[in-house]
Amino acid sequence: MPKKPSASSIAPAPTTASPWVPVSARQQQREAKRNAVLSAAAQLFNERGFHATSLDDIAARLNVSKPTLYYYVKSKDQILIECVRKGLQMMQDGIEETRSAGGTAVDQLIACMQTYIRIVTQDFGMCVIRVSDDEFAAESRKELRRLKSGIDLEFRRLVAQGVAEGTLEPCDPKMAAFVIAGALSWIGRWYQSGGEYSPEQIAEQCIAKLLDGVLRRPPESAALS
Amino acid sequence: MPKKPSASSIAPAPTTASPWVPVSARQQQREAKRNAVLSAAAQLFNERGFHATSLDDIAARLNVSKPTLYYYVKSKDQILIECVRKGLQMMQDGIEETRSAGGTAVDQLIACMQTYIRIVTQDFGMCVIRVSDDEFAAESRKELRRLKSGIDLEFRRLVAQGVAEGTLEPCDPKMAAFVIAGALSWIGRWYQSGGEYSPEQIAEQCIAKLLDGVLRRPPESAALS
DNA sequence: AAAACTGTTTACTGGTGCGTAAAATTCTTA
DNA sequence: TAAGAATTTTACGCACCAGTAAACAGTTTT
Repeated sequence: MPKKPSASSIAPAPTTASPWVPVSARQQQREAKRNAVLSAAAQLFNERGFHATSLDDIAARLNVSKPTLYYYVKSKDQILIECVRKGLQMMQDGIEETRSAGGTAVDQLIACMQTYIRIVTQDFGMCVIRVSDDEFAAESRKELRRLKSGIDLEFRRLVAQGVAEGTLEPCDPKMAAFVIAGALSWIGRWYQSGGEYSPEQIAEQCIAKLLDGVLRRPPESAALS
Repeated sequence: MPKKPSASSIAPAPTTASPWVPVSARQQQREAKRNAVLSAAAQLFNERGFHATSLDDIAARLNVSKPTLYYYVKSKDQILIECVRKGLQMMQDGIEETRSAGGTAVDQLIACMQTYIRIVTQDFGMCVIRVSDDEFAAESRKELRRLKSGIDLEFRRLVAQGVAEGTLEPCDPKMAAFVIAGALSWIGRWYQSGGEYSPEQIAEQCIAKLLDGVLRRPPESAALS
C-alpha cells in the first residue's frame, strides 16, 4: 500500500494535469460509471417497470455486457434500492434545506411541495413513486419505509405548525399530509418530460389547488396575487 | 346435445329445491368459483404485488392445486386484467349512476369522489391503483388505459361544468382532475382495512380538503383583520 | 352399468433471467 | 517490455414459475 499523503480521498482541480492523481481519477471514473448504471436502471424501471427490466436491458443501454454491471453493483435488488434511496435522499435534503431557510409554516410547506414535485419528475424521484413497496425484501422495505415516513412526518409537522400559526384550516395533519402527498406523488405517474406541462407549471397549478381547493370562494377579499 | 328449451340461460328462484335446474346451478357455481379465483388473486396482488404472487400462492389460498386455476382462467395475465377491469367497471358504473341521479356539478363531483374512495379501498379497486400499467401486454394496456381515460374525462367534465356553473374556481380541468385523482388514488396505497380510519371517514376528510384547500379562510362575515 | 362429462390432481416441460467462473483485454507501473 | 492490477467478456449453472399432458375421481346421462 503506497502511503501517499491524503492522495486517495480528495481530488485536486483537474485543470492542472498532474499525473500524480491517477488513483483518485480511477476512483472518480469508477464512481461515475456506477452512477451511470444506476441512472440507466432508474430510467428503464420508470419506463417498463422493475420486473419487466432485465439486467441485459440495462447493460444494453450502456453498451456493455451484463457481468460488467456486477463489477459495480451487487445485485439487481441493490440497484433498485439505491435508486429509491437516492430519490428519497434528494427529497430529505430538499426539505432539510427548506427548513434551515426558515420562514412561516406556509412558506415552508409551499417550498417543500415545489421540491417534491421537482424531484418526482426526475429519474430517481420517479422510482420512489412508481416502484411499489412490495418489490423489496423485508429488510430493505423497512429501511425505505423509514425514510418515507420521515418525509411524511415533515409534511405533517408543517401542517400542524401552520394550524398552530392560524394560517391553515384546523384539520388532522395526518390526513392533510396524505392528500398533499397523494396529489403530488401522482404527478410522478403521469408526468413525462417533453409533455404539455413543465414541472414548474405543474407545481404552480397543483400547489394552488391544494392550498385553495377547487371550490370557488365568494369574492370577499382577494388574498393571493 | 340435449335441446332443453332455454334451460341454460336463466336460473329460477333457488328456494324451491327442484332438481331440474342442475345445468344452471352448475354454471352458477362455476361462476362463483371463478370469482373466488379473481378475488383471491386481487387480494394477493395487493398484498405482495403481481410478480411476487405465484399461481401456486393463489391456488394455495383457495386450497386447490395450480392446474385447477386453469380450468377457470386462461393465464396469469388474464387474471390480472380481469381484476383491474372489474375495478374500473365498478368505478364507471358508480359514476354513471351518479350522473343519472342528477344534481349540480359540485354535488355530482362529491358523489363521484365518494364512489371512487369506496372502490379503491376494496380488492378490485385497489388493483387498479396498485398495479402499474407496465405489467400488461401492449394490447391489454391499451384497453385499460381507455377505461381509465374515460373515468378521468368524467372528472374533467364535472370540473369544467362546475367552473361554468360558477361554483368552482376557474382552472385547467385537466390539472384539477389530476390533483383530485392523485389524492384519492393515493388512498388505495396507504389504506388497509381495519386501520385507524374507515373509508367513510377518509372520504369525508379528503373531500373536504380537496374542496376547500388547506389554507385557512379569512372569516367570511366578521370583518377581522 | 357403461358412457360421457365435469372437475381436480400429479408429474412434467420449457423459457426466462439472475448470478458466477474463469478467461480475455486494457491500462498502469516498474 | 514484462508484471500486475483493473476492467470487461464469453460461457454456463441453476432456480423459479407459467403453463401443459395425462391420468384420476365424481357425477350425470343413456
